[in-house]
Amino acid sequence: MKTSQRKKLEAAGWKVGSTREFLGLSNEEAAFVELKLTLSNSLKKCRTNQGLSQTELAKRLRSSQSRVAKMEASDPAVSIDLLIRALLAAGAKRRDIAKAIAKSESLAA
Amino acid sequence: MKTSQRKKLEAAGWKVGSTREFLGLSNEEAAFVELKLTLSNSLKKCRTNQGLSQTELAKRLRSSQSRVAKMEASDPAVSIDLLIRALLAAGAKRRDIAKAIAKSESLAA
DNA sequence: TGCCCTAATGTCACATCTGACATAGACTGA
DNA sequence: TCAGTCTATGTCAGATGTGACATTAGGGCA
Repeated sequence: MKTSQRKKLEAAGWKVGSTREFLGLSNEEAAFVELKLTLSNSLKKCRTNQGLSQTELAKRLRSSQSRVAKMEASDPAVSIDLLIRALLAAGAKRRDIAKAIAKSESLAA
Repeated sequence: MKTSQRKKLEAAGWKVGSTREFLGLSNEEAAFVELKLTLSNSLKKCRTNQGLSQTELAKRLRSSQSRVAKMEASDPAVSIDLLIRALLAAGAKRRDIAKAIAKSESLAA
């Protein structure tokens, strides 16, 4: 696992602690965070493969460069909604998204 | 296509019109709405397969019955974030979600 | 009939997300 | 060196999503 990813996950460490004391939700919370991480990684790959800058992608999305940067940084304050919109705007198809999600590149290792 | 689905899509018809006048974003918008529709259908299946009531799932999610109902109704005011959280809470695994998304049960027909 | 369980729909105060903007660092090429 | 491009990070007002609540409707059962 790349350290950049670890850093991201820690950054996205998030409110995980706040729900962990309850039921067995921690697993689902963790899965959710990992999913976001996967999507943001996919987004970065997808964007660069298309030769797009963050600014260009932002324009397509009618968003801003800073937000695209946050998406790729797995900023906790970015929704999956936005990530998926961005992926679609970056040329990813539904099937591509499914494939990305299927890859359970678990960060537990 | 079942009429219930059509109804949902129309209900989810959403702000599609508001962006359609711009670039070629309509396709991505449509894909996004269809994706939400797919996820809410999956959620309903997943929940009933588990023999859970909306209220029970809501408790797991720390949400409310009414919101679960809205999720399954593809209410525009429900985020993909919440849908995915709900799927995970309903016992779906990452792989299951990917599989659901991969099925491009296009509504265009 | 009444009671209970389930689900759908509307509303609202509050929380979260969003785009825009400013700024800064890294890296180019002139 | 400087100007230009790309990316990262912080902030904030306004937009959107959220849980909770009330209400309604339908079905099963005593």
